[in-house]
Amino acid sequence: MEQKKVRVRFAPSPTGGLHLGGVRTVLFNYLFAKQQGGEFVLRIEDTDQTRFVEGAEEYIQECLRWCGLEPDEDPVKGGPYGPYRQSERKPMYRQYAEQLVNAGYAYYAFDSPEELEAMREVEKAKGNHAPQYNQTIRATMRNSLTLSAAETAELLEKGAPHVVRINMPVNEEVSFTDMIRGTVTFNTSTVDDKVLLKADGMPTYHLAVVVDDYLMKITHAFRGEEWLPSAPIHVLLWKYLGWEKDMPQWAHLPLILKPDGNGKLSKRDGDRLGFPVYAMNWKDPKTGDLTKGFREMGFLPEAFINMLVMLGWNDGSGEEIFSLDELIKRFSIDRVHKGGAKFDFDKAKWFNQQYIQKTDNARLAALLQPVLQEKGITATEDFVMKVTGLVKERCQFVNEIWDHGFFFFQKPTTIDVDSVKPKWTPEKQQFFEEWAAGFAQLPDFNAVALEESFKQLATAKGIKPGELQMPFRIMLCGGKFGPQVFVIAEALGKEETIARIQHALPLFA
RNA sequence: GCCGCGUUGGUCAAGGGGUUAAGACGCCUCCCUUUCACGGAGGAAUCACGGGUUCGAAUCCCGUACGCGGUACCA
Repeated sequence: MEQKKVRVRFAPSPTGGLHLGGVRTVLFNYLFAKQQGGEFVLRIEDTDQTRFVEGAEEYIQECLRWCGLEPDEDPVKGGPYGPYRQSERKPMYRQYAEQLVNAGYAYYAFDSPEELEAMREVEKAKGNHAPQYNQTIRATMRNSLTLSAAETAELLEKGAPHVVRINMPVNEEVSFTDMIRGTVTFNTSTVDDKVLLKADGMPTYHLAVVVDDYLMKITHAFRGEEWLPSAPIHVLLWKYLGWEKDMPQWAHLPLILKPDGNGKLSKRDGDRLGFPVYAMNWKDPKTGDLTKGFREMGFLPEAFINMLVMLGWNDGSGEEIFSLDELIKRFSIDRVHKGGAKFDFDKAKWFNQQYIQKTDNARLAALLQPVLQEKGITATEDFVMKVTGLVKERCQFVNEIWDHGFFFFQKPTTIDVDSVKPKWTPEKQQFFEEWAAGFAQLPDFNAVALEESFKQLATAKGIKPGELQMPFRIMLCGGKFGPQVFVIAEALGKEETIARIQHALPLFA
């Protein structure tokens, strides 16, 4: 009987940058759907017009594209169950709200924001920490339960502002099976009469998820753990609407926590601790503030994805590096953790480094090209690839390729003279002059030949080769870093190597 | 406050009645390399606490503590 095609959705609100946790939710959705041969849909939950942010939806789509987690159906490409923006689905919700009212599962409430506020003040004064519009309170408010049918009809007729609230039953047990947590039970007396349809005619999240998941034939609903407390409302709604047998299976994902202290990881933590929290750079159109993203920080999308999937899931094999295809094969909800995981930026960097190591030079070179262009450097594709090949093993971010390899493209701007000078001797100076003069005799200007002639001459002069290598490195690179010196010299070529030696020699004297 | 969900090294975590309690990140020591990095070798948890159940518990049960989440006409 369970032959329905698997359909999952990611349903973000277009309110700003896409958080790490959001991407992980997408990822789990995606992996599950692809593994089951199902479909992944993107639905934009823009029912709160006051929080709508220009450009956020396009930004989310771009993030998914970068991560390689593209939806099968979305607001742009459409699909059989569109539209995929809740604001465009507005007319669809009212009828369901009314259906609920007619069946007695919901009611109209005419309380103004001021009246609600007053009620809360009174309750708080009585020692009620978080006043709820519940079974007892609703009896004291203005709604279709306390008003006569005639009064209600008249108010509605006049177009009085009103909302539709769910009529939570008294003392009933609502339970459902969460794919990650097992059976979860709530008592309806502890849940309040949540608003289903707002005064502006827009549904709240509670009504919208249920209606849309039903209409879009969603079979499995993954979302963050912060939604667990409102799950009973959704379960009840599925039942009240008469759709119980079509209710998706729920999975409430553990939260991603801040590295220090406790609590959900927030954008602020990233700013404070110096790491990104958003997938890509996000520029707030109102304030103009720019928040750094993983992409711009130099992460490879595969590494980002791999790092995220390991936060709350692992396949038990001890392996940690997985391609998206492997993840699709290996992912299983049974192995998703219940507890939240603290985000560890060091580990994230390690994943990125692992991926940089296995990424081919051509792709890395392509990523370096914009940097070179910006600096006005032109180099052949081959040369750039050669350089990335030489320096990539010491890069944690793709942006570091330049930092570790700049001296291949330009003369070092500073030379670490102080590291050489104290031990510098006229004999060493003479060594370099003679050695460089001998380059012409070299059959081929390559690393092996260079190293050999270097050692021969050093030995002949009674100087330990090791004492000459560091000065040579500093001549070429400007400091104590970089790949093997003779390899650098080979890459630089004869002319440039001689030029750098001649430039540095006088500085050391 | 109330409701819900959690709790294995600093972090991610495997293990689900009998193990020397995997592995990875980070940290420390050493090797390689007269740079850095990569790569090797090694070091450091007794499983939140307290009770049970059992010959035997990190593993099962019950409490407690702690943490987190929710408690909006936000999602």
